[in-house]
Amino acid sequence: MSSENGQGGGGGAGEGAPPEQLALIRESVRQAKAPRAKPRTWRGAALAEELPVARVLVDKGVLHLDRYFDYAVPAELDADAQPGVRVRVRFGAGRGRVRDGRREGGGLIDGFLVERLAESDYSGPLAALAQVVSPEPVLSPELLGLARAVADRYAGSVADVLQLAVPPRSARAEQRPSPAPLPPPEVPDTGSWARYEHGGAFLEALASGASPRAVWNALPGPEWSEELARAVAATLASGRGALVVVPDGRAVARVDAALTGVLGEGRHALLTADAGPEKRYREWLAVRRGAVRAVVGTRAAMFAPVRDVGLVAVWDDGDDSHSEQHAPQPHARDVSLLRAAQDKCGFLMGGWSCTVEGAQLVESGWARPLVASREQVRRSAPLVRTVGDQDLARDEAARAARLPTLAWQAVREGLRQGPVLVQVPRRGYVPRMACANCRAPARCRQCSGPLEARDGGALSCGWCGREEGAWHCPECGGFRLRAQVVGARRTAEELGRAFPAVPVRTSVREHVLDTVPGTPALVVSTPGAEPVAEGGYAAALLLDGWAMLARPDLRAGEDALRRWIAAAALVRPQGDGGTVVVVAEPTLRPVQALVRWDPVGHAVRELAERAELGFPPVSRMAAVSGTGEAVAAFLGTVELPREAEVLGPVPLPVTPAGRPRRPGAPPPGEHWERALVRVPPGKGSALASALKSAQAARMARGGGGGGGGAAASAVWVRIDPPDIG
DNA sequence: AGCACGCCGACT
DNA sequence: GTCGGCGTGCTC
Repeated sequence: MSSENGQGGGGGAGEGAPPEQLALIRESVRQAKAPRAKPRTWRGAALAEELPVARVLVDKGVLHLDRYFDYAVPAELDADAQPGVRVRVRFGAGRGRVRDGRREGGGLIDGFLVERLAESDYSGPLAALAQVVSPEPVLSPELLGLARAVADRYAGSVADVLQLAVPPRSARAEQRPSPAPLPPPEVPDTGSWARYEHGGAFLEALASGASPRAVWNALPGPEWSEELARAVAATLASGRGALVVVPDGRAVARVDAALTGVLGEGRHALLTADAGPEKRYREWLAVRRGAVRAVVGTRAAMFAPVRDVGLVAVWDDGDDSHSEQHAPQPHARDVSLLRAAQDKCGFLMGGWSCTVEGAQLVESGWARPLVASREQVRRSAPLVRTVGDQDLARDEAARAARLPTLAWQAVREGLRQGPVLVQVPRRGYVPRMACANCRAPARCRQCSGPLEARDGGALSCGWCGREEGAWHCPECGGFRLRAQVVGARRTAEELGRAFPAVPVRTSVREHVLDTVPGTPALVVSTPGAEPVAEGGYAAALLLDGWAMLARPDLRAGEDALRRWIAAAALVRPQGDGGTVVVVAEPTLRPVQALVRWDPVGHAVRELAERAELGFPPVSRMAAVSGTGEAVAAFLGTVELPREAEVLGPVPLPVTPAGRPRRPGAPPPGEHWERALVRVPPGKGSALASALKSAQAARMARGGGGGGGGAAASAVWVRIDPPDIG
C-alpha cells in the first residue's frame, strides 16, 4: 500500500496487487458488502479500547447526508465521547490527503454522537473524532427518535429537525449547575375541571400515572390557563413530567402565572424564543437534566427534553404560530401527536374553538372528547346576535354610518357596563370568488380547488390550473360570481368619533395590549391581539365578517370562527349581560356555529365535508415548487405511491422586489410554479418518503442547494402546505 | 458545497 | 509520456 491512505483501504484483499487493479478490487469489495472493518488508527493515534467506533449524525441539513457516519474514537476522547454529546468531525470529499501521518479530509463540522459501537459496517478506514465539544449529552435516544419521526413525517432531514430541537450551546449556561429536583407535588383538586363532563376523571387518570388522550373544548373565559396548570400538576403528582405548548408569549405568561399559582415557584421552566440564547439554553438544560419536570413554551418547546413525559398539551392548535417557519416546517400539533405516540404519554389538545384535526382525532377514536354540557356552555357564553345583508339593506342608518343599528345599540349598552371590544380584520386578505346569489365558494369541477379570477377576468382553478368557462353554482344554480371585498378598519375610527366621551385603545400585532381595566372604553383590536379585560368585556363587536370568510383558503370558515370565538370568549357570560354582535350573514355555517356556540359541531361538519372532497387533513397533501422545468423534472423522477394524484402545476404569484420572501416562495422576479400532490388517508408516510428520496437523489446530483442555494433545478417540498386555497 | 478522481485531447 | 481541462460522484 502506498502512503496515500495511511493504513490501507478495504482490508487485506488488495495487498500487493498492481495499482490499476486496486480500484477494481475496492469496487467489488464494496459491492460484495465487505467484511466488517475493525477501526484502524491513523499512524500513531491510539484508539479507545472499548467500543472504539462512534456513530455520528453530521449537522448538515442536506437530505443526501441524512444518515450516520462512523468515526474512530481516539483514546484521549474515550471518556467524554458518550452517546448524545456534541462533537466536531472532519467531513469532506474524496480520499483526502495525508500529512504528518494524519489524514485531512474536508473542514471541521459539528455533529452529534449517536452511539458507541465495537465495530463499524463501513468498509473503508475511519477518520477519528476531532473533538468532543462538551460532555453534556444533549441528544437523548428519545429526542433522536422524535426528530427522526418528525423528519420522516415532513420529508426533511434529522439534522434540520435537531436544529429546531436542540438550542445552540452556551458554555456558561452549561457550567452552571441546575437546581436540585423537587419531589412530586400533591395531587391538585379538580377546580374548574368540574365544569366538564369527564374533567375530574381526566385529572385523576393523569395523577394515577395513566395516559389519557383528549381533545378539549374549553369553555369561554379566563379559566383555561389554570385548567392547563392543574393537568400539569396532576401529571407531576404521578412522578412524571409535563409539557404545554401555546401559540405566543402572552399565552406563555398566562400559563406561567397559573402554574406558579397551582405549583408554587421553581417547578416549571419557560421555553420561549424571546429569552436570550444563554437563558434559553440554561432553562432547556434544567429540563434535560431532570431538575425541572414541567415546561410551558411556544412552538420550539414541542421538542423540550422533558424526562419521563406523562403529558403533552397543546393550546389553540388552530393558531398558525404553531407552524414552524424553518425546514421542514413541522406543526406543534403533529409533533405532539408523534411524541404522544412514541412516549405513550397523555395528550391534551384544547382551545375555545375546535380544529378539523381535533375533530378527526376524536372521530378516529384516538382521543376522547373533553367537553362541557350544553347547559354549562350556555351559562358561560355571551349572547351572540348577527347582522346580515338583509338587515343592512333595510337599515338606512347603517348605510349612512357603515354600521348597523344593532351594533350601535350593543356598543352603547355595553359602554354603560364596562369595556367594549371591537374586532377588525387585518388588511391583506385575498378575495375569493363566490356565488353572487347564495355565496357558496366557487370550486373547480375537476378537483374541487378554489376558482380564482385571472388578470384578464378568466376563471381558473388555483390548484390544478384548469380553466372554467361556464361556471354555475352547484348549490343554487346561480351563474354570477362576485369577488368578496375586504372592509376597512375605518369603521372603528368612526365608532371612536361617535363616542367621544369614551377612551379608545387599540391593540394590533405591532403593539399588543395585554390587559385593559374593567372601566368603560372602546378597545379596537385585530384578531389575535385582543387584550383581556378585567372582569370580561361587556360587549364585543365583530366587524367585517366577510373579510375573514372571503379568504381563498380551505380554513377560512374554521379560522373565522376561531377568531370570533377567541374575541367572544373574553366577553362576560350572557347572564351578566355579555353581548356579541357579529356582522356576517346569519345563514353561513361558521356564523351559525358562533351563535349556537358550537365549535365542535362545526369542526365535525367540516371534517365530513373534507373527507368527501378529498381535502386535508383527511387526505394528505404536499406542495412541490420551483421553476417550471425543475418542478416538471422532479415530478418526472419521483416514484409516487400508486394512489397519489398530482394537481397542477400552476404558476405562483411573483414575489414583489424588496418584500421578505417566505420559505418556498420564488425569489423576487422569478417565475415559479407549484404542484400539489394528494394521497388518500394512510398513505401520508409513503408520500413523504417518496418525496424525500427523490429530493435526496436530485441534491446528490448537484441539482442545487434546496435550502438556500436556489439553483435553477432545485425544488421546494412542503408537506401539509398551509395555503392551499 | 467542496474536492478528488478519471477520461480525453494537446503538447513536449 | 505527461499535463491539465472539466464532468461526475462522494463525503465515515
